[in-house]
Amino acid sequence: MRRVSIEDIARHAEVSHSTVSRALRGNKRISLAVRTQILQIATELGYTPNAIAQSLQQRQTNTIGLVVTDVADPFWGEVVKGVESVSMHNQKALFLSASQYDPSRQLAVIEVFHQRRVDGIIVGDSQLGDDQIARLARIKVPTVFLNSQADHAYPGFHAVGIDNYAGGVLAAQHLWGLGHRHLAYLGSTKRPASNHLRGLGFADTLRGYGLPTSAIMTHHSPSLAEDLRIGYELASTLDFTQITALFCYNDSIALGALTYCRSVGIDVPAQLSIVGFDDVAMAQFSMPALTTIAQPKVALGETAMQLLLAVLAGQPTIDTILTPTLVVRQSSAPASKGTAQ
Amino acid sequence: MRRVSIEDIARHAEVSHSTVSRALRGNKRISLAVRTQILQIATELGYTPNAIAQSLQQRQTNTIGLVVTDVADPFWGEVVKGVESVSMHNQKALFLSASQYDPSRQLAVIEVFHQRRVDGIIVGDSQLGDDQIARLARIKVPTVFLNSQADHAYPGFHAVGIDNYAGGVLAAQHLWGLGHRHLAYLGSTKRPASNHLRGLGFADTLRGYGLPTSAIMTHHSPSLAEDLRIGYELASTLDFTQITALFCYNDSIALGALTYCRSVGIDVPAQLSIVGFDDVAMAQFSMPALTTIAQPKVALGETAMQLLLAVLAGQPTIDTILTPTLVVRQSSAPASKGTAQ
DNA sequence: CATAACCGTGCACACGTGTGCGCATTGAAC
DNA sequence: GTTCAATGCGCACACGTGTGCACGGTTATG
Repeated sequence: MRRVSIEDIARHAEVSHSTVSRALRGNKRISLAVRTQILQIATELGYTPNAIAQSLQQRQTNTIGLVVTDVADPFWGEVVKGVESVSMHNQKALFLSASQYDPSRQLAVIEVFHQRRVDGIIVGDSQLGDDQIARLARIKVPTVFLNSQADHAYPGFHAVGIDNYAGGVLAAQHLWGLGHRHLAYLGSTKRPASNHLRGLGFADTLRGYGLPTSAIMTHHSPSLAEDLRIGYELASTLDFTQITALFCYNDSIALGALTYCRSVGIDVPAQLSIVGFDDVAMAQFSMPALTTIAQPKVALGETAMQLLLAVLAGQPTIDTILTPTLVVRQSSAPASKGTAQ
Repeated sequence: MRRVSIEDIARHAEVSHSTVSRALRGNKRISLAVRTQILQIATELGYTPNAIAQSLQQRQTNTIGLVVTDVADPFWGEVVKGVESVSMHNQKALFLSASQYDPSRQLAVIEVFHQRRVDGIIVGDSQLGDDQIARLARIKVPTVFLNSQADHAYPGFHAVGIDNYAGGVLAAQHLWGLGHRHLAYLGSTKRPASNHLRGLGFADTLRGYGLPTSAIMTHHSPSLAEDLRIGYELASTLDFTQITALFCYNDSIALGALTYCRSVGIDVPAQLSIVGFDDVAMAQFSMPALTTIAQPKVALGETAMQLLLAVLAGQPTIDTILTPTLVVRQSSAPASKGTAQ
């Protein structure tokens, strides 16, 4: 049941395993005659190089670890797709793990990756605390944080993300420009940092226009339920006589809220404008189609992977903060006169 | 820059590396005093076992390879979640790769997994042909096929899936029971086998009720676009004066079709009933909420992984075909008199 | 013809871990 | 005091691969 090794090939070719190794790797010091013979025997025997042995020898595994919060989340699905794509094109194998929003599990996964001697790690939605970061620094594995949820930057590590604050600003500008003066924000407690920034950019901008803080309501999800349900339930707590526009942490929450509105007969966008975040595939296909702050999700994953590859290659790198863009569709419209006082 | 090994610990403790190895693995032949001292030194030095070296020694990597068609697809997102969850709880690391519906790439990924000496492989939506299967048989890696798209079963391999034909039957029974006599099926060419079976179960059942084949229209997506768009565009080719009910390959296609209908003023379900497949998260939150044939997606992934683990443990196994269930929501309703002729 | 340069190949080690076997030490039993 | 068993540990090898160095053989050079 043993697999065929270069030693087996060596026996057939009546040379040493060193010669086989060199021949397979194209070393020029092996004569062409021997090289071609060895290559033929290799294919005849169905030889497949043992990457484990190579990894041990080279002290490098050509392996990357990716830990995300939830693979089934539409946002992360796209991000993983981007990471995997670049990873594969660079002959790196990808370990995937999900933390289910549990910080302790995030670290546990990282430890496992370290045991397996991955060359680098990408951590999505990191909620690692200072002591956990200290542990991470100790094991010295090149790490890139993707949409970090920590309340401050991690010195000495690399990061890729989106300008969440700018996204909130975009939403505020858009809705203000449509004449909305009573607005609400539906947030997510599962991702504290980006949630805070999106809400802050939104509120700061509106205040900058002279709107009193009291006219900006914010609701945050208490539970760990799925986003669609959170959006639906949070929307049911809103007083729709007080607001004419809604900005949501992401599209799933927005779509949940939209569904609630339609189910109770609130006309979107005539009575209420809704703006989401992410621009997931479904945003184009809801009725009405969702106005949203678009993130380049696949590109985010690709960028993170490319940054990590640059770090591994010893090249100088800079952290990347991508800029979100406003995509106007049918869920937002000018505020109608007379509603919400 | 070298990592700390058991040899380093041995030097500090002034014993041989064999003793350290035994102490760490809890071998009873090592005295308690020495054992505790070694454990202490290990933590002091921040020792992390090298899984690569262990794998080489044990000829087992505790690693599983998973290849899917598209991670960003809502169906596969859930399946991957299930696979990852069981995998993690059994201390197996998970390699993930996407084939993007390219059969040759499916095999290429499998070869890479083999190089890395994974213990087992799970292949989603397999489109491997006989020659590729022959190659797979040669490398003798335990493999489980998940929702195989091949036109016949792979002898000697294991499989997990859902009864697609039964799903088609459920849809037909439901719509027939509501009085629909003119129906259409919107299929997907990216997954030939399951698409064929779903459509066949649907049509067979309707024919069994005495409906002429001419009253059952089928449309298949020609392109490789995303499902939502496919649903939208296929729907635009339908003659809605001829049909009162629509069965779709999956929920994404159904949601796309639903969006098209609403955009052109066709009332669902009053004028047209729509039934999807999969029961993705969004199906509950569309307007109207989508009637669908539900698959236990996470369970499907879990089952595949558990089957693979059983194979690896040398236990007797049987292939699993899960049964889909009908979930009635608001997108289907009794056929109204007078429409469609 | 002798020596140097060069080419092709093998020896031996390294990577980090686990383990069969043997050896030394200790204690007990006779 | 001798024999025997038990205990605790090290030696040496294996897993599969890559590579520095040396060595033997061929060809070119003086």
